[in-house]
Amino acid sequence: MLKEQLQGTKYRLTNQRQILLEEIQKVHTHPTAEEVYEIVRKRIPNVSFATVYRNLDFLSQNGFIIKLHTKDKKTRYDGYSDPHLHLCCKKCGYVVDIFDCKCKLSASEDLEETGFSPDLSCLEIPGLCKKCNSKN
Amino acid sequence: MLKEQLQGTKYRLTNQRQILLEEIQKVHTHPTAEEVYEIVRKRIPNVSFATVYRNLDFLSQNGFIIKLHTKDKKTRYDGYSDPHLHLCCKKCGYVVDIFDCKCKLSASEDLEETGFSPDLSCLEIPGLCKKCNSKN
DNA sequence: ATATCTGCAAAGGATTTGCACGAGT
DNA sequence: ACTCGTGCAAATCCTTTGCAGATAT
Repeated sequence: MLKEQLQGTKYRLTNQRQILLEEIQKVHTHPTAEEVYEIVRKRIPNVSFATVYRNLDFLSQNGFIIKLHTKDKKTRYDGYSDPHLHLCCKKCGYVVDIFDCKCKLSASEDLEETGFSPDLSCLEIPGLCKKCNSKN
Repeated sequence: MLKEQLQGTKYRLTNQRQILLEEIQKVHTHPTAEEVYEIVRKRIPNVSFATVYRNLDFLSQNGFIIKLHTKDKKTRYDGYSDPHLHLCCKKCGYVVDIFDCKCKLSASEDLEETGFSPDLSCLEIPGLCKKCNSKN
């Protein structure tokens, strides 16, 4: 899959790139860069953080994975690139995928005036997850 | 206003705290911590970054201001604490306030199952601002 | 062959923290 | 008086970058 996509481009199919994509597509935990690093290290023991970051950027810029900017400072990554929504816990950073949920903005004059074009396909919905909710 | 709110608590009304809130409520630009620092420095020349960060945290935790987690790495702050939505440009980090716009989630089985309670009052809607939009 | 990619280590930027002094209640 | 808050500097955390060698096409 990655191989075909890179055909004819100047980009190369390296072992690191291939394995990183495979692994991030396996998990459904929206891992941070560090977590991805730990996973990939099991297959490529001397992989570097730089390579992980560079390839996470590369893969997200080319639509293979999704970058998530949750409330905790760390960027998280989602290997499932089909458009879907994310519920992001404000307290613990936990992220849940939602596939059959639609979000509608009731357009208003204000919105039109701003000239802003919203992209609801990658919306991150804040809230509290089950665990954090029950702690209050 | 701040004075009354702090009455009876262990927290104190310092000059820095007061001025910081005043200044952030004056501007409508969703400034970063650094921008707040520059603004406040005009009135308190030797104010420190630590104080700015500590008070921004303090004020947001106590509901006086809102913390925004935009796509650029810097946290931004909004002195207008009444609930409203934010349009956040994915390219340049520019933020627009929207007051009369409502966002509705069409609830689904999936959502209920997660036990997640969404908070749409502080939603940050990604998209492209007027400027960045026209550049494409 | 040659441009891209990697690993390493060092740099970078934003934010936090320890500490001694200063200030609000 | 007694905490809480401040300023300073150093530390921390996440991420990016420069460079020389390795690798895919």
